[in-house]
Amino acid sequence: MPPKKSIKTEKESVNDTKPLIKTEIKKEPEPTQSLNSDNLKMEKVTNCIYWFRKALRLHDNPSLLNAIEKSQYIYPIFILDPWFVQHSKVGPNRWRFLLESLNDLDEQLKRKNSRLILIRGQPKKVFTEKIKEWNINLICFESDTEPYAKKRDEEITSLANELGVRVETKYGHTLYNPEYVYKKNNGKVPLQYQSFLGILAKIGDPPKPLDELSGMFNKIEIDYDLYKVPDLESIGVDSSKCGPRLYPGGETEALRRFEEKFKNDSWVCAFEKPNTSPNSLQPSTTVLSPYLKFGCLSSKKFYWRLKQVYAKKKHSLPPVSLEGQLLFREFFYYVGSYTPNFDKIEGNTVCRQIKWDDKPEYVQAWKEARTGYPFIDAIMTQLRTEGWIHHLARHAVACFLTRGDLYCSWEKGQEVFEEYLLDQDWSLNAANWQWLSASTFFHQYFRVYSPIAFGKKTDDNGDYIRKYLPILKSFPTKYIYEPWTAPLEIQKRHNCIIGKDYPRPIVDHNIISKINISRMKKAYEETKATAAADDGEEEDGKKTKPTTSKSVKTVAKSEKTSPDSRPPSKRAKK
DNA sequence: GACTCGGTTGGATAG
DNA sequence: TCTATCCAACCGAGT
Repeated sequence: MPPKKSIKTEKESVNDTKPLIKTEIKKEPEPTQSLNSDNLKMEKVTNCIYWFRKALRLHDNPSLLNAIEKSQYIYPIFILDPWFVQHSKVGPNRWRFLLESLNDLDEQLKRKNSRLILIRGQPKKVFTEKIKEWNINLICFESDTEPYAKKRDEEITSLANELGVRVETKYGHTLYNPEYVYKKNNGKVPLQYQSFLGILAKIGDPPKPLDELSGMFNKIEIDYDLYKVPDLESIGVDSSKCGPRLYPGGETEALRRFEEKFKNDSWVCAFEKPNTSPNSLQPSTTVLSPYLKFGCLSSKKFYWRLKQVYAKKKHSLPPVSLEGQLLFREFFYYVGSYTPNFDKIEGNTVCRQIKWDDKPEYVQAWKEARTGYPFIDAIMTQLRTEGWIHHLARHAVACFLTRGDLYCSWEKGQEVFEEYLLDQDWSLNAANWQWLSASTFFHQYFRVYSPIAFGKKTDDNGDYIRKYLPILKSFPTKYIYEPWTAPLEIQKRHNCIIGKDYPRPIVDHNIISKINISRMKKAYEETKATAAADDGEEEDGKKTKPTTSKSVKTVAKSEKTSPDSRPPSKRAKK
């Protein structure tokens, strides 16, 4: 049965529960955005589609609030695009997280006299049909900065315009709207975190989160059985491939986890990322990242709660503090929003153009936890099975895949993280891979993580390795990080022959890391030379190569910079 | 343009 | 166990 159009009778309107949510909007320093140029105050329209994509929450959702304020009846939809289901690199764990988040959203909406309408289909087709079927006057959604989303949203907006339907968007995913920061900073995009913090300091605090929604939605007449959230199998995902359900999706769980973390004020205030362990058996950080990624948790809510707690006692500071982590997210979203091809090497104007090796067998071994380095393989196993690993564990495996050991492209690592991570976030994933591969942001390529020593610092006994690589469970501690060094007798005694039951090391770290440092040095010199040549061309009035970055050009100019002449005591060291 | 400063989160070693 | 120092020497951004 097709869903009926929402027609409100006089009786119904009298019997309606409390009028919709009247929430005072906090003063926002950011301009109101609208894809439609008409920003004039208007009468409430009748029927509005609210399109959930990220921001899978009811709390602090500016665009949803806008929809509520502008319309009488709201159709809250989520579109499952079949193309996306078939072609995207989303692993089973993240699919499960998404579906759980949608089910939770449906539950939240039920409590407000509404339901989530899940539609499977190509967005353009869905909107073409539903605009007519539901007699829609307004479409609202949270604006997005990712390239694929921008393109999709432009298409829907022009379709709506053609059909005479207004589209209104608001931004709410990060603390600051990147567009606003860009304007405030005269279109400049810094490549250093501290510079970015300087910009934010001039702008001031981000907007406060909106008050909780109160009241009820006006009921719409629709057959919800036609629009249920599907299960994994019905979208072609094999649920047996999901790992343990450690981080259930959804706003409810996000808020529960959030409150739980904030019960311990002292922990929140003392938090220093480098002092948390990458290989503890229980996560040493908040694991709120998947909830921020899907917008189950508002970053503004997080930020302002931190401020509240910080006001009471002494606390850590950026970059190491929890606030610092949120601001890194801002930084990477900002650079990602204004850098062409930010998730690629080619055409990426800030990324150093390094010619990485093309060794699919190395990438595969790394992905499948077969490098022969237990610390690396344990991390990759945790990633694949549980969908979350500590930030420093990400550093260790990313360095290993790229400049440290295997010298493979960060793009390959990015793909694997895209598939496995629950918190996979376009800007953050691309930025962190560029950071760790010393392609953008970070340039001290000679600082290499050891796949042996780094893990020992926080887990000398190797309990983390024993948990994720059961084949090494009973291996002596002395050899747990370097099992190939164990005498054959010991390997036999512990039922793990290296080269048979567990791989030999894929490379010799001590040798290859030194070779790779010199390869990086050469790669840096080559990019300098390219940039210098480009500068010459520019001076001759010729066209600059598209892959040459501004930052690289700066390098060329400062090529003659003398080596660090500071006394040893002043040289970089924490 | 020359120069300085500091950079989320490296490892090994000596004291 | 903690801290300072050396290793080799990078870059962006500010003055």
